[in-house]
Amino acid sequence: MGTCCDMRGFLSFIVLKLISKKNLSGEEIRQEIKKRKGSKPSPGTIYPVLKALSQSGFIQEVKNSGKMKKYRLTKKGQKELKLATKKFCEIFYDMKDEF
Amino acid sequence: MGTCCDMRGFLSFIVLKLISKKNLSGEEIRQEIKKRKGSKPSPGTIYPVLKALSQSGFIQEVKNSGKMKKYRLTKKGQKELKLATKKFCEIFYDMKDEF
DNA sequence: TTGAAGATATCGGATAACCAATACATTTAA
DNA sequence: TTAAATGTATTGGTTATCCGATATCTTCAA
Repeated sequence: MGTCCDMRGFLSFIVLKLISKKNLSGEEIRQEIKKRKGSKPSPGTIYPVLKALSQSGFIQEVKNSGKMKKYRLTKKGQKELKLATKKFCEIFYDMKDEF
Repeated sequence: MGTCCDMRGFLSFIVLKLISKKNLSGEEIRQEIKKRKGSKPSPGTIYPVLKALSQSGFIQEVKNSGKMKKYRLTKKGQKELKLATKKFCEIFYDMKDEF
């Protein structure tokens, strides 16, 4: 197993990516990540990330009737995601054949 | 810029991937990463990673005439890389279109 | 209006990634 | 044989990710 593939450092990246496709709440994000990764990030992990992304102006709360607090990507967040994606692809260049 | 795309946690993964393609020394790995990422991981970063991977039995020193100490992937390392790659792809599922 | 349930938020602490600086080893050139 | 150059290794300290536990807020049903 090893520690080769945990998500340190890429959590915010994934969160941005997920929110870019659909407005999501913290809980929904936790579930989506569980689907992919197997384990659900704890509340103490996900909410600070959302807060930080929010404070950086990358995401923004969106009003809705449901009981969950959803976020959307801001213009600034789009730019950041684009940049991060570019870097991601440069770093993981040779993974493109693996999907 | 943000901290969205640093390499925390994925350094060992990349190192495994690089070595899987070609036997490499620490210095060569540092250079390859610089090419991709922009910044060169410091000695204090890369050598402990190599040591850890070596102690886990994922990589192995390979004798050679040059002045650099090269590593190759072991059978165990191949397995680990395969597993990690699988997980990577599950997690970053939607990045496949970005390359 | 109150209580239960579910989502969100915060806190304290553990771990590991990472760097800068320094020390050690090996090769090659002089 | 020595010295420079280059690669390797270690140490100490910083930072950010992440979890578990606990607390707060919100919604809805009773």
